[in-house]
Amino acid sequence: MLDIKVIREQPDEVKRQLARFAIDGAVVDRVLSFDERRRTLLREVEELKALRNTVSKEISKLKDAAERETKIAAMREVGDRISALDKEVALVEEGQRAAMLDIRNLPHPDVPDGQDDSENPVIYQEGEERQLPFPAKPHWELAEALGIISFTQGVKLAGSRFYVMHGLGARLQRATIQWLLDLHIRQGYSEVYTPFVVKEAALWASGQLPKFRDNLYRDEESGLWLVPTAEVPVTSLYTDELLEAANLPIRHVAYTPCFRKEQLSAGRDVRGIKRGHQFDKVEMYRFELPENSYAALEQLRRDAEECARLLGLPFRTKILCTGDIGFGSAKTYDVEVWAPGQAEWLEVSSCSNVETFQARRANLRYRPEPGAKPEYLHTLNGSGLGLPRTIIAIIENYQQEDGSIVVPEVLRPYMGGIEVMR
RNA sequence: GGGGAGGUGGCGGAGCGGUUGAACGUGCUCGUCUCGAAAACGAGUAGGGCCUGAAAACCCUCGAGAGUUCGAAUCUCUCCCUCCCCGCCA
Repeated sequence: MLDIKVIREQPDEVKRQLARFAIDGAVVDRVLSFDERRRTLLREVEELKALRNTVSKEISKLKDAAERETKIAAMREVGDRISALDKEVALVEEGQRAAMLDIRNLPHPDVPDGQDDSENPVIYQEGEERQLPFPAKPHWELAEALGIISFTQGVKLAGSRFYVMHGLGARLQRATIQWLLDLHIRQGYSEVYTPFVVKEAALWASGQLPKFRDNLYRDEESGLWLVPTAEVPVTSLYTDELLEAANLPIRHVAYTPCFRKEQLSAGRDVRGIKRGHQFDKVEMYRFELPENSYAALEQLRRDAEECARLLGLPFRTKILCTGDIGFGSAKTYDVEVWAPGQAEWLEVSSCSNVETFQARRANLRYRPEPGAKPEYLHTLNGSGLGLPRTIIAIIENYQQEDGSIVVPEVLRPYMGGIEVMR
């Protein structure tokens, strides 16, 4: 959510920024007209309330019964007027909030213009689009041949876009999760284990709602939603708290499964494990002082890149253009790893600084110094990493001509010393 | 699932229809005292809104929402949450 003061004071600048996303500036005008109406009503109703408060005090001291009655009668009318106005204020506030929730975050100056993901500039690369010395196979062929992933069983149990991992496949994933968590803990993140279902408020707070309603699973009976990413529960960890600057930054790493309906990408990436309804992810999340948040974004990105580097996977990092950057983000880097089997770059991490966007929605504040007024803090999130695509890249990069798969060195201690999956 | 208790400021804890945004204690900040500290003493110490150059004033907030009333932390209703006892399941 944007700062209403910014919208109020620099509406043209906000419109100019939104225009980069081909968003009509009329939304800004709508917010402003709600805001003006709201303030007009507020002035009126508050004046009446002040009147009622003072007269009510007088009434309590009045001895004269007749005079008392007159004042009570007068206040009865004032009271009616107040409750009518209060209702109107509530309506206007609701309208304003809804309009505000619909406005995406403004981009950082670094964000380039672009139509879609094809226009995201690569800003860093390590390794290349390597060719294997033999015909590379896609991961689904390798995994099925090795018996470590069953797609048919996934369909049997839960339908398309589900799969079952067996034996060394399941173990490889578990080892990778464990290794990633340990790595991020060494990088200074503290581990959290959260519920995998959350109340609706958490989804508004992180910005999933209202935009991605159709992509989320929900239990009607309890009103709880399955998390689409650990970012959702972690964002709301400190909701409504007032954090002390001395305790910041707070950096968390969380492993969770993620659940997404993927209705918008029906028919896309249907083969293999690239895009499932359920997948695992290790997520980094940072609560930072505003003045540090862009340095933190660079650090976050490096922390994500380190995962790929240590796994021995070729990777590159892009900065997302206006056509691809997420709704809540001011600036995002994507880290992609090379998958020779499918000959494509796979997004394994997306690192974003959402500045105060989530903090406003979640009411995440801190006190800059003792006695100072509370401020919204900046939050950042980045995958480290998404499991399926990491597994794909491992399988396809480490495949051998005979169909066996070498276990990346860093994972071997987590795999009971196994060096080759065959 | 049955029965009981309760949700008030950073924390503890009063208040149970009017001058209480909230006694008292405690924590914290500043000051006095001190060589320094402790103790003692004094002052200050919620968040939001609105307005504003800034402030004051004003409005709202005592789990959430609705209601009664001239007036509600205090009364009524609904919901949420916490704790204790019994039962049940693991």
